[in-house]
Amino acid sequence: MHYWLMKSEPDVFSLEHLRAKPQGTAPWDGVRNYQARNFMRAMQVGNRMLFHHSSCPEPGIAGVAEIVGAARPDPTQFDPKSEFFDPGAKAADPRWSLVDVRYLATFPKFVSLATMRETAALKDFRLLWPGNRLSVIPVSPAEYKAICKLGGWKG
DNA sequence: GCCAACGTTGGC
DNA sequence: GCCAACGTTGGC
Repeated sequence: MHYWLMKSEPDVFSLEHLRAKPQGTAPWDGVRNYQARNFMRAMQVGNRMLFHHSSCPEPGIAGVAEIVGAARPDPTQFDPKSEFFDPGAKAADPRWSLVDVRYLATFPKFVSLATMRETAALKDFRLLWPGNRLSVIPVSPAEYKAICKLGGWKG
C-alpha cells in the first residue's frame, strides 16, 4: 500500500467540499508541477491520501481520501477559459494528469503543522521540510500511521 | 508583509 | 549548458 499527501487551500477546495460532492468524489485537477504530476502517475486505485489544508489560518491535515481513479489527462490544460490552461499542451500528448479522489474520513482531531512538528515519528516527514512547496507528497506507512493516531482516527 | 526554497525563463 | 532574474508557494 502506498500513501500520499495532497495540499489544497480550504477556501478554494476543502475536505468538506470533497465530502459534499456526489459520491464524495472529485477530480484533483490543476496540478502544474512535474514532480507532483509524476507522483500522481504513480498512484494506484485504493491508495490513501492525507488531505492537507494550506495557506489558511491553521494549516494541517483534515482527514483522509482514497484514490478511486488512476492518472488520466487533466482536461483543464486544454480549456482556454480555465485558469489551468496550458497553451503548450497537445491533445495527442497531454502534459498534465489528474487522479480521481473520494472522501473517506474527517479526523476527529485536526492535525496541525505545529502538532506534527512536535511529533518525533514525523521528524523526517517531507511536508515539514523547510521551504517545501510540493503539492503532492509521498508518505511512508509509519508516517501515515502516526498522523492517523494524532488525528484520533482508527482507519 | 517577510522570507526561504525552488521552479521557470531567457540571455548568452 | 550556464546562470541570473523573476515568479510562486506557503509558513510564520
